[in-house]
Amino acid sequence: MTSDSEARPARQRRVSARGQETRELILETALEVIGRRGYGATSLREIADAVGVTQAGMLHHFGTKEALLVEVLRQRDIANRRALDAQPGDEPTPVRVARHNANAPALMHLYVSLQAAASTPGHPAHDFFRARQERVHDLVVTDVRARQAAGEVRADLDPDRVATVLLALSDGLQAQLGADPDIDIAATIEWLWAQFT
Amino acid sequence: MTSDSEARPARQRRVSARGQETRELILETALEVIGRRGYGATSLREIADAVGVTQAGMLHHFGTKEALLVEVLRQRDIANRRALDAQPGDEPTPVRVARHNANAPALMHLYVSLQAAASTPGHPAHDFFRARQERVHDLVVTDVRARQAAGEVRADLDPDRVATVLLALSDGLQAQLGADPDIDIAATIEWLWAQFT
DNA sequence: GTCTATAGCTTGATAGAC
DNA sequence: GTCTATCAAGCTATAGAC
Repeated sequence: MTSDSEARPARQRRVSARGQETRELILETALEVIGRRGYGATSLREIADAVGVTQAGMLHHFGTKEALLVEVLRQRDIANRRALDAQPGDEPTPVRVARHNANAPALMHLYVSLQAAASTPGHPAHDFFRARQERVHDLVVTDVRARQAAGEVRADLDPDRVATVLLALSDGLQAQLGADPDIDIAATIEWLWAQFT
Repeated sequence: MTSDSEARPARQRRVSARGQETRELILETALEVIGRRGYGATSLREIADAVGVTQAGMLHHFGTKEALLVEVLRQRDIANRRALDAQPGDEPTPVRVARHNANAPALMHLYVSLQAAASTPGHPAHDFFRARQERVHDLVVTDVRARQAAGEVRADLDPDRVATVLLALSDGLQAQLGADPDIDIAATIEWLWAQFT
């Protein structure tokens, strides 16, 4: 169940520049199609058509459908991290991430849908979400601790609980976005954060 | 897309006692199968086999697959409401609901999965989730207001924001349950509630 | 109200040429 | 690395007998 890229050592995948471009195009297009048709109604064939390759051609790059979709999320996580690292700010991590993804409803829809599907332990994406949840949680805990030390967050609050609540709130708002597109995710997380200061 | 039961007037569906029993058995069994196999891998045929009827027999009662699954959630909402009304308590509504559903992971999995699938406006369950979200939100707002009047909740907090945060937290925790079954949903919501008192 | 039978489609994945 | 061709399997929903 472990993906290739995780088992592989630090060295880069050996691919041509052309192949890399194709991979990126596929990932972008997959997100676009999912946004348009919905996660459940999106087939490999439909993505392939939008890209301009065949379904078999796509599977050459990603092996399975789930691997492709997980890769969309993985790449977006990496991109998010780079964007946030490059431009450090005062706002807590979950708020900044929410702001960064505010105009990517398709990404949030994919995230929520795949997370739900990966609920079953045997699912190909189960390990990805388990690891991600743990990693992001630790990240936020560290952030909260630092701000407690700086006197920015109340010292009597359990950092673990604060992180859990912030991240679950973030996930829940993304889930509710389908029923009410007007929800302001970043503003809501920011409001809760303010209760902790 | 509007379901029969919504368009129909208040009068009861005219079904035999035997038919009613079958309906209930189907709804219970559907939840059991979904818990065992996962939402995405559950077909009408598999539920039918577990019930001991044919797939066509089930569709006679519910029309479509989505209508069946929505009905599972709808009946559970009704059951929840009755249970909470019958035994009124001091704890806020979301905490009591969480406690009541704590031992029903299959229900939470179905809820999260169907909510994600119903994200697309055209989806058969879209209206159900939109209406439900609004209804539950109003319910919690009323609860919060009453407790503010009773001096139990800080009066400076916007009841709307409090309700939004509590409900999104609830949804998010249910979504994360797949990746970490050890999460204590009720305790986490209770902790956040305590920050508002 | 439950059944059998099947229509009618779509799907993910593979084999193998080029 | 991309293609064509195809497979085997699965699905929901419907028609119509009983």
